[in-house]
Amino acid sequence: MKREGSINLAPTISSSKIKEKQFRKQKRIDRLKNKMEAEGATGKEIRKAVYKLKHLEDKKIEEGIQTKYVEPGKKEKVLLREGLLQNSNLEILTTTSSIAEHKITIPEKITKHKEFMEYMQTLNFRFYFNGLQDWNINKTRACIFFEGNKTWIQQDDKGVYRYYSKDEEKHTVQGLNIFDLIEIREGTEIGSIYSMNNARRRLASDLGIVYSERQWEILQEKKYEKNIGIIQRADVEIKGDFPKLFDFIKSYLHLLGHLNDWGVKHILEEEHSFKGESIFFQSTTHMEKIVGKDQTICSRGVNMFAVLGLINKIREEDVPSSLLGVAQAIRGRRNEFRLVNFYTVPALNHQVLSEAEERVERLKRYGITSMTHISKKQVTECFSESFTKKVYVNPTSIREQLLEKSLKDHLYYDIEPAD
DNA sequence: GTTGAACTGATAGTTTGGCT
DNA sequence: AGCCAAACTATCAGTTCAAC
Repeated sequence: MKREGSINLAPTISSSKIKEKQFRKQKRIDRLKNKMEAEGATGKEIRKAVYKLKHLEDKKIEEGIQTKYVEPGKKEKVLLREGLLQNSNLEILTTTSSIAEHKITIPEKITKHKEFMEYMQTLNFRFYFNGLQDWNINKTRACIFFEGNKTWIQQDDKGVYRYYSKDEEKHTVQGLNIFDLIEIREGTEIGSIYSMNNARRRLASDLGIVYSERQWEILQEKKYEKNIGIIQRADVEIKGDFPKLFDFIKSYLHLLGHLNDWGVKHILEEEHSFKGESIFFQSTTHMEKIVGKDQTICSRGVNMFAVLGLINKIREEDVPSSLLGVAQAIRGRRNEFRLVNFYTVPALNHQVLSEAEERVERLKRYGITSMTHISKKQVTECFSESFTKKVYVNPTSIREQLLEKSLKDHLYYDIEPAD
């Protein structure tokens, strides 16, 4: 199918561009029609207004100045941040200092991140940002990101408030919701799942809002943070009570630290959890780049920690299918995703650590004195076949399961055109 | 000289996309 | 349809190097 498309590439593009413009026009007409109907306008009035708009849009298309909505993706958001910094306007997007006084409540039925995000987008966000409080709705002002752009705040027909910025020369409009604005303000790893999660967490914590999935997330965050603390002070926290364990893993503590750090950045939805713990994933080749250790070392290290029970690998059948879409969202449209391991991390409490200490002793009795000796065969001899199956799981292949999955569902992006 | 840890490079087995 | 390269998983043999 793709092959046929590429042969007729040129005509496909031009015809799709025409379709795109006509589609945009029609959507604008429909929106006008719905709005007028809702306001109780007569059929005659609507017909007149629709004709007028159609004529205007046709003229714009003919002159090549039809306004186009550009969905702010990673690239656009990075540019927006650069512009914001260049114009020294970061201050405008800081959180209002008196934010605690605004007692924002959310409907009780909201229990999930997704619902929270949908709801928060319908709030008039001016109260939240320090420099937007005195802005008027629908009134044009100078853009805080790009010099020369016209800007206004507007609520769309679904109730979502956005900061719109229009480039008068290119005839493009970008719309940013409250999470986009926070993401641009925060500026770390823009466009990633982490960045979007971070924006959500920031907003919830600034407003003091907790809902059930957020409660779960807070517990997960605490688990990871406590783990990271223990790993950082391992020469005290682990070495004292568990000297053999410490000796066994001391050279790879930074790898364990990294896994926890990666984990806390990738707490996804509660429905993507396994036995209550958040699931995350990372290839060992990616790990290699971040940790700075050879990929094969990372792989063996991961297996060592899995044998000791300081991390858990998730078997393919236990990976929630809903997570796979998120997995693809994280990787984007790049074809880099084939087989990968999924993980959960337990809280490194006394029970987990003493179990690990015992396992180190057992490994040593079976002649496994270091990480390099850990292999499927050796682990089976030392423990049991069922134990080995928990460590050496088949990496999960997700590609074919993803074909129908939508990226946007999981990235929470809204691509409603506007001008 | 022996030993062991850390690393390197080779290789096996799989899936996938692209090319012919 | 068949073949190849790439990217993922993994193990293992061999090298380097430092400590004892």
